[in-house]
Amino acid sequence: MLKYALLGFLTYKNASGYDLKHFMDVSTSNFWNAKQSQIYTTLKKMEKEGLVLSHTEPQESRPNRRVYEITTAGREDLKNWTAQPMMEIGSRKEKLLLKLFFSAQLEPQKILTELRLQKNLHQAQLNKYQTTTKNVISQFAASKDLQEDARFWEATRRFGELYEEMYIRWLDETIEGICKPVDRLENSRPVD
Amino acid sequence: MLKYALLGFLTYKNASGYDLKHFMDVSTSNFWNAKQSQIYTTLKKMEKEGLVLSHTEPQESRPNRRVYEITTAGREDLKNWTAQPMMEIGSRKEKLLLKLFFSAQLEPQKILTELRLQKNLHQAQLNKYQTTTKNVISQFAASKDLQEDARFWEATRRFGELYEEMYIRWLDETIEGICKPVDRLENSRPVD
DNA sequence: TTTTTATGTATAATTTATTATATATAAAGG
DNA sequence: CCTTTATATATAATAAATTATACATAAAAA
Repeated sequence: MLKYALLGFLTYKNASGYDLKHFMDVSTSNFWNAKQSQIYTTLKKMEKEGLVLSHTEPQESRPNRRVYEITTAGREDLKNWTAQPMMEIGSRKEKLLLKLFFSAQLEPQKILTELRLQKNLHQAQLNKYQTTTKNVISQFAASKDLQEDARFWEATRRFGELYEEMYIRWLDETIEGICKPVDRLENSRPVD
Repeated sequence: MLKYALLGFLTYKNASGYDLKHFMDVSTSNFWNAKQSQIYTTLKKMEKEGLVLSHTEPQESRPNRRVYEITTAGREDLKNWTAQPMMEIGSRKEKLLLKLFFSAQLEPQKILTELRLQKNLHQAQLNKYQTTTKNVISQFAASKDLQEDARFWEATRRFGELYEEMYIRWLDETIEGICKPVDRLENSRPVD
């Protein structure tokens, strides 16, 4: 799957592994991310498969760059993938939900600490979508010949925004649902 | 991470790999799932690490069952994990968003087909959360000594419900955002 | 009657992803 | 002056996950 992300970026411009890592970090990382080592090994594999070509660009006082270029076969592979509709909904892994599912024996205070911490993190993430990410995309939409692309990027940004809003709402609901019984417990015996 | 899911289930009752696969399928699968082979290999590894113990239960006319039991070390490992707050938000992989991000060159009709198909799938999933899943949990809450646990299961179900509502809303928005420009294009030239 | 579903465990092969480490240097910040 | 950040690639080791396959039987459904 990472391969399609890399092919996607390479349709815009030739790039090195380092570049591609950076592109992911600032664009798709919220819904598709990869470590540097995985990017480098995947690019090697893709070159063997003929999806990309590479050449070395010497640099003075910097390590050489290995710049990748998408091939016709690569473009086709990418197009086949985007054109092929998915018949299932993607499976997710949400660590927090797994923890919560098995948290009945845990002290409510510890759960609350965790949920409140998560709320802060998700609020920060929401804020990022609404400011930084939004600005970056509208700058692309305004200037270059990427207005059309920017509409799709904006759709993925909007998903992030709605997702974080939903997440915060759920955290609020869940925190309250845990607080209420705790209050009852704490009020049922006299204060020391 | 799968290891914690397995430990979690084993705090309720001893179980075989087959049982555990079934438990996951009907409970955590929407936010944490695993294949049968991964469950079996992980259980073996966990036994080596002393987190679980197993014994063989002979059966007539059925293959023997290898039944696992959580150890004290296993309980501690699980508790350490649940008690340890996460300092980051979990990273997600959303195939659909990745496809959409690189779909500017694709025919709008193909994108619409994909999004509408996804809408159907997510509506079905939402429906499942609101009926089947909800019923299963409230039955547990009503009968057994699992009322407390059921509150947490309900919280994870509620996440699923909110998530699917959000997803459908986003799909509607996105479909409309793609349809409008398509309408303009189609109306800009006379009908054949 | 044949096929599917359910019961059960196990391993091999492969793919995907993470962590850690090695090598090199320049510019900027504290 | 020292540390961090940025620039750049690469591999080894490990972990996590998927796909495929093998063995074995009974009941229920088509």
